[in-house]
Amino acid sequence: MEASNAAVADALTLFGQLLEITGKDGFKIRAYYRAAEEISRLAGDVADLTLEELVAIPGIGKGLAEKIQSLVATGTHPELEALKAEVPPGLIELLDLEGVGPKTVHTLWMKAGITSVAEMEKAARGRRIRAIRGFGEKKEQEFLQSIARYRSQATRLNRAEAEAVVARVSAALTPGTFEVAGSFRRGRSTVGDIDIVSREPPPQVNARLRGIADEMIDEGDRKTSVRLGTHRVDIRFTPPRQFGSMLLYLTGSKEFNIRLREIAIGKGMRLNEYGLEDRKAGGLREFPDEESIFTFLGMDWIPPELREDRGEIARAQAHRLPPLVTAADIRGDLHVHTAATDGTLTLPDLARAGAARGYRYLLVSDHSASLGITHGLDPERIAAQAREIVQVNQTSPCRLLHGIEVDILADGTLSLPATVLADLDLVVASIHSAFRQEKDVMTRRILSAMASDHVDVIGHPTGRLLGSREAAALDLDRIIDAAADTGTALEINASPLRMDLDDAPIRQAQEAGVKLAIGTDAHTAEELDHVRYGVVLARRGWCAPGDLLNTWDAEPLLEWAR
DNA sequence: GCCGTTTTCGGCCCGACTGTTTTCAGTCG
Repeated sequence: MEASNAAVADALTLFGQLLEITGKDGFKIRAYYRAAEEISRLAGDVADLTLEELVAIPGIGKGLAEKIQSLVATGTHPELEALKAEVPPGLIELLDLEGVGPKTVHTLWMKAGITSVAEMEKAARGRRIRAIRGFGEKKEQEFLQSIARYRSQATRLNRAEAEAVVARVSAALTPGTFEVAGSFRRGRSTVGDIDIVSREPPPQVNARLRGIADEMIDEGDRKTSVRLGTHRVDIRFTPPRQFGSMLLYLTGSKEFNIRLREIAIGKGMRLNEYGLEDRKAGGLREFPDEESIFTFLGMDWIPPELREDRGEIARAQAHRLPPLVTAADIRGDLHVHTAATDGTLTLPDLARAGAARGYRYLLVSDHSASLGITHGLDPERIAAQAREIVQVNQTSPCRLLHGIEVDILADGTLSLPATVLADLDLVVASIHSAFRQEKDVMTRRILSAMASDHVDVIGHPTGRLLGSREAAALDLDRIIDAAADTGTALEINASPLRMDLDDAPIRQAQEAGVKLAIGTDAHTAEELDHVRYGVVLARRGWCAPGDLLNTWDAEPLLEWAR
């Protein structure tokens, strides 16, 4: 069994962590982490890549390529085994504690024999850490708090949860004076910390933050960190004349910032959050907005969703960034449930909700009757629904298209006969059971659904639920190739719990000419607004308006589906 | 360990904040 991308990326990360604890050169360590990042964002299988193809990946040279091939073939590498033998396994876990880094771990290990979280807690409670040179009583307390937080398992936020935290912290800020930055602004599907740039004077904001925060982590004139519930919010303060460079810096990503700063160095400049500094002559050039920095560096403004160092910088320098879809381009939602199955809306309610959002159409796509699906539609009820849709459409400015979310059964067949599917406007086919099938079985299951003449879209292709269910084992390379061959679209499921497909495979599909379909999977009127998450995800996948079926008018859409 | 319209060797992004310190190390983003 060849190792998965995730397993290889984890091994490379472990490599880096072990090197850190043993005190190796930081640049070497950075190379391992960068390689781990590159492997984890591959849409295809790392096991399929040749040595030459691996070396072609930026940041991966001959040395790492050979290690990666060893990891693929055997799951490990002699050097990795040697490091594991040298470093007690519990030390890796210590790195997960907030405020604990490789130097601290190394010192605690060498000076106090601490090799696990439990031993560290015992030492802190026994006041033995303060005895070590460089540590004191405060550190000891901080460690105990970090251990408590680590045990409470604070998780990453999905976008809906992150919006709620933003709303909470906004109470301490003044509208129009701040911008949310960080991975939230980049549109990541999950967010660790919330980052905010504020133009307000720090003393006022800090005072208000003290009123709403559960904990003040750091408090300063340039930067303040607070905790709301279990979640950390970092606020950077800036005068308006430097707002652009601060927003750019705090939006990241880290890799993107490093690349941009290297470009600045090439021009004899130093880029930081305050502006651009001439490395010889000195003197700071300030930027009130992001656009002017990009222009000064000789490139186009890069939308935040693209700032991941995945080739967007070269495209911006060549003035050839792709046009990205926007919310205004969306003409309808292609995955909606009604009260006929597990939703709450009647068809007239749904038509009104669509019209209120300015939509030209909505795809009614209730579940099909199948084992484990409550109230799924059988052919008879589908026919009744068709008659009611005709009625509703006579007066509705938002047209209801009649579709179905047909179940892909464990053996790859569909839970409704072809004759029934043939009468529908658009058919979404999804997996709702047997998620743990072996990779090849799962892949062929979806391929056989795509081979059906009537299936137009594959719904939530990987079946992942953020924070609760892993993506099914799937060969997305084969799925995307087959989608291109059969003219089947892949869904961008916009539920904040799903966000499925993910950005990397969306981009790969887009490049292969595969069409994509945003579906909110809404079960209520409010959930129709989740479409915004889908648009952001599509942008992270480099989608132009035309790549999304949702930007088409109903007629060409129905023509495409025929 | 990677990489090269200055370089195949010698660089590799940059700064804020805290704690433990008499000038800095470590962590974080």
